[in-house]
Amino acid sequence: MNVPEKPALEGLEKKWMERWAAGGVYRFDRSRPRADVYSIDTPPPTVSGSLHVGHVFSYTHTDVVARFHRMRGKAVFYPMGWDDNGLPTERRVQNFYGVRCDPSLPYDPDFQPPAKPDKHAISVSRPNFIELCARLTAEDEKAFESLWKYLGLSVDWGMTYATIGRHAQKVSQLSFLRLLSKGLAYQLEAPTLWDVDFRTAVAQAELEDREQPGAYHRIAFARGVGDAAVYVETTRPELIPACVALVAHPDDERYKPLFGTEVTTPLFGVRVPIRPHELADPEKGSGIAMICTFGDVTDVVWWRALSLPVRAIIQPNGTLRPVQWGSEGWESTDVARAQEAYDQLANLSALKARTKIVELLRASGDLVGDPRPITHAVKFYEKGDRPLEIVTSRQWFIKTMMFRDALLARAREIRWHPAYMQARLENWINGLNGDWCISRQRFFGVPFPVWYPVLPNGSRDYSNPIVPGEDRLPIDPSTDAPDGYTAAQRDQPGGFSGDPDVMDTWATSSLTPQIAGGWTADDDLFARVFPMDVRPQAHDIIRTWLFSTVLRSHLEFDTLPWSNAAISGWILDPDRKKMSKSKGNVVTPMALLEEHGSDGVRYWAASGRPGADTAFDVGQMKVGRRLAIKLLNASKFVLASAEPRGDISAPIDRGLLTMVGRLVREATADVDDYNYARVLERTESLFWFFCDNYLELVKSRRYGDHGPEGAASANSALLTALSALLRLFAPFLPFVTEEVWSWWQPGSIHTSAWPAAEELFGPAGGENEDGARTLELAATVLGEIRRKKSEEQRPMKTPVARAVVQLPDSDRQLLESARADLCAVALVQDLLIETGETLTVDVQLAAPEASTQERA
RNA sequence: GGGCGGUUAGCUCAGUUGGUAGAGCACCGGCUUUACACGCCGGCUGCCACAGGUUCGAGUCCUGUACCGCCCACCA
Repeated sequence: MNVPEKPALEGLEKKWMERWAAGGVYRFDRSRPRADVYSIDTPPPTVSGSLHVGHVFSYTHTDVVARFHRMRGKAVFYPMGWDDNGLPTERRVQNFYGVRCDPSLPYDPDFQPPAKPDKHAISVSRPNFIELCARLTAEDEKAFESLWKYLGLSVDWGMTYATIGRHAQKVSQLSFLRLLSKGLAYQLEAPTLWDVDFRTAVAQAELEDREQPGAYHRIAFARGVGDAAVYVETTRPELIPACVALVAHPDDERYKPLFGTEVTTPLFGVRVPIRPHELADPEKGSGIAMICTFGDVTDVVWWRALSLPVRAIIQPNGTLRPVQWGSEGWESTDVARAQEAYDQLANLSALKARTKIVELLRASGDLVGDPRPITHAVKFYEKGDRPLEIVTSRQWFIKTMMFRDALLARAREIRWHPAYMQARLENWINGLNGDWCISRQRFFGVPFPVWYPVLPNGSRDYSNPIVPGEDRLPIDPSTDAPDGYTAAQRDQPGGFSGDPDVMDTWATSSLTPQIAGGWTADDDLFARVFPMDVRPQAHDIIRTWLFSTVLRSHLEFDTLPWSNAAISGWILDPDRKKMSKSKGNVVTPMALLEEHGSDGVRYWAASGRPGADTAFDVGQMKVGRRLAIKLLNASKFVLASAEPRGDISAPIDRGLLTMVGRLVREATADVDDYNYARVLERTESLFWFFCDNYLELVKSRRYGDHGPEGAASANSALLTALSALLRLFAPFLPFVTEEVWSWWQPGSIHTSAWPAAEELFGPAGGENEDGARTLELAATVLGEIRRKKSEEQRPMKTPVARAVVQLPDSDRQLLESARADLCAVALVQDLLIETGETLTVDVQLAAPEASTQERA
């Protein structure tokens, strides 16, 4: 027994994070079979930034669950990944080192970035660029790791991975090649959602709607001489040169007679057909829409369904492509006029072209009235600044649509915490409208491990990709040459060309179980951890990370990647808005941990229900800190006199253990169901009852005032209860519980056994209902006496001359057994326990002493 | 437009299978009580969003409404 004189929380984080590391407390025991393993698909935080309170919140939830399962005897597989792949890192590295990536350059092994970034960015090869990304992110990762350790995450720090690391690249490429060989990955030249600033394709999952001001422009499309014009209302008049048809609903009486006829586009004189299609909404605009290639995804649907020609004008950079009117596909009834009008639009951005064409249409009289301002939702890339365009380009896809039903079944197979989050995934799957586009025209990502033969005419033969052997992975086709070719044959007729694109960041992130679990690199490990037990993550990335992980696992292994999805909510600031950096309201986590203690912050985090958005609340952290301090002091008191020990015979002692045992039983079930917040709440509640009532009731007896047997019973009960309570708290408050544990127990509390109800119920094995009732009654009577003293504004040590308790007969016997404890704690001189209908307590305090009266 | 949550004390939130409304914080009052003043004891605070329905009985179950938030949607 080694209890400090003045126990304190200060310094516990540092002390224990170091000892845990030195002792390997959280090391994964990979000798254990799958059944004994609890594996966690930890979310890899994005490294290109800093951790915020939201991270602390959700990662604490996972850690609590990890600690619980560890104490339940599982070997916990709890790795940490770093998501350093993708655009955010790319941008940061560009600015930090003053470089830009030029994938056409060869790798320079001796390249060193300038000490200070120059005004003019230096061009570097993709491998060099990736080296710089790795270098910068390594720094961030160190900072993250120390914060996580300080927070007390019980991660095995011997198992970390990075999403741009060689292993992750290998897994990404390998998985891709296997999908390719199974025909589940394919490339296609097709209209694709396109960000004109990043100049890359984006996937459906990366879209977001933003409300934008726009305007309906009422435009006349001419029919034959003498026929009334057809009026279309469009928000994108600049796409009139790309118009390939008009479309109205098949049942729309206004346009029925026109189906099959043609109209002429204003300014450009292009003859386009009027066609029927169910998707046309008679309520919108004038009820007839122009189909352009391509203004939005509906255009693509119509274009496909009606087999229309292409007249594409938006270029990858968002400007209008110069067009030679009169050439094939650009026929016009008035070529000179079309050219004259179009030349004023060519090379303008869509927005500028819109302003210009409005002028032209107004001048020509084809614009009816003024544009009518509206607000409408427009699709954006979630990281982008300008509306998405649709550009035809060659992209890689993973087949998704044909697996929708299977994926819906998977969604139902997952155990969701909370359960209602399942609807999010089903909703998303039901709304999918195309296969997953995984190629990005970016640099810092995993390259597609594919080359293409260069034909004698210099063009690439995309239909016969050259793939490397799996043992060569990872490769970078921009610098590596395929087997059987020399580097000199790159981009030469008869030679090869590397695929220039990289994978969507989710194409790698969707493989985190494979990456962390050592798929193909360490099959023994993988077999012990996969499929994993839990995916913890936030609800905003169900459609991306969760969905794509389920898809990849389904395609590769025909199984779920994990059996549980534990969804955490967001942190809301006091205005009930999501906390974010842009709002400037993010508090740095380290400052919080230092001020309130890691246990205090964890207490706040663990109070948040699964899936529930939770208010950022410093008050709760203070409460947590006080709880931790209370644990120190109460433990010190309990451990102050551990002898004599012996049979737990006193009814209230057995009652206490019954209460703790019931709590253990409930807590075990709750945390098995990921209801950690409830466990904390209930444990805390019983702990305060223990401190405020039980400890006080047995104080006198354990000092030996009522003989050695009574003291032995009290001491034994106290130690048993303390041991169990500490272990119940351990997943939540790892530092303070470990500190107290170290005073009197060998080993770490975090590798000790989760308490079992049987430990508390004693050798008899059963609950002691009478004991529990007795303790409740004694606490109630004690409360009444305290109230009386408080009402009379007298000190608690004021003696009670006489107390009369009335209660039903059955309870009377029980309370009688606690008489000595009750009289001792409340200083009752004369306690009468009588039979009554209900419990009443009449308290008569001793007369105030003379000195007290004088002072009053 | 479709879907999912939420609405309980001034604030943050519990409230298991229907059975007399709870905790913490805040506020007010009191107390040096040999584990803890980073403490202890006590007190105040509610048309449980609204309207119906089921029931002996509804915060809890059903229907509808309002507001808040989120997700999704083909946005001409």
